[in-house]
Amino acid sequence: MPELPEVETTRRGIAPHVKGRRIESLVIRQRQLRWPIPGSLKRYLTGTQINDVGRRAKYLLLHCDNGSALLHLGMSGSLRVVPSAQPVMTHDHVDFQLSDGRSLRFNDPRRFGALLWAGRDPHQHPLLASLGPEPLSREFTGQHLHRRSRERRCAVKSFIMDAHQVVGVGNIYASEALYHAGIHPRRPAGRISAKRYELLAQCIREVLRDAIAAGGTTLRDFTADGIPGYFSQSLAAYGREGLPCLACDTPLRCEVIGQRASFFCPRCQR
DNA sequence: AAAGCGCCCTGAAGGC
DNA sequence: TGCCTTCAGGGCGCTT
Repeated sequence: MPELPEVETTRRGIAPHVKGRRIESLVIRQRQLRWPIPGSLKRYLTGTQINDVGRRAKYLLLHCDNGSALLHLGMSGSLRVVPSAQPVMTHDHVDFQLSDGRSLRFNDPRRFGALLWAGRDPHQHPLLASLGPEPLSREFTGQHLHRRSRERRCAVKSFIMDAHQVVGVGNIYASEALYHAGIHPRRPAGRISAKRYELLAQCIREVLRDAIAAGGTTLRDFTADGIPGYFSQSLAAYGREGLPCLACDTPLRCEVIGQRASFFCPRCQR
């Protein structure tokens, strides 16, 4: 379940290995992802050079000579650089065969991921054009959240998970940030003060920054339930239903909000 | 416009 | 033990 920190860690991990390499061929074994991989993608990518690897929200961008490919890891996707001769595993859907005998290999058991062509101005692609600010950018502030949430009655947890408000706040981080900010996840987004949004924005930045920092060294350590090992070190709320709140010992609760499991302290979070 | 929900898919977990 | 059922989960897009 790649959240933004894992996508960023993936970007940093693959960039040095693919930057400046030419794509000699593209091998597609399974086209049916979230959207079918377009038939034209092979034509665009074959023979082009990867100049840089970018990221917008949870989308990775392979910036090539003639435009950019857009890649989403979905819930279960992963990218690895492997020797091209390495035997193919189940769900290895795409190989970008590079000029140095290695391949960028995309594996995605659940096929919620995507691989599309975004052209020369990728940020104008429909999937990217209307996204909110990056949580670690200057534009993301408490004031931004406060202004955008006026008159909004949806739960604040759903609000901060809406990519049109701010990108990259997945289910785990939404619970964590709200816990640290002391805000009840069901509170209507429009009924939170500017001051509390300032604290919430700070908590969102902190949980994401910490996770990215941890992700660089311990990403390989995945637990059986798919939650990366580095989360288990520092999760204060997520997955801790019934366990004592770290601040007040009240048992944490789990409720479904917007069809997503949500963990919170009924006493600390108002 | 905002909010709610269905859907895509597989693997894991639970029930019998 | 093994089969069958249920469900989670990101995020788009349709419906209300």
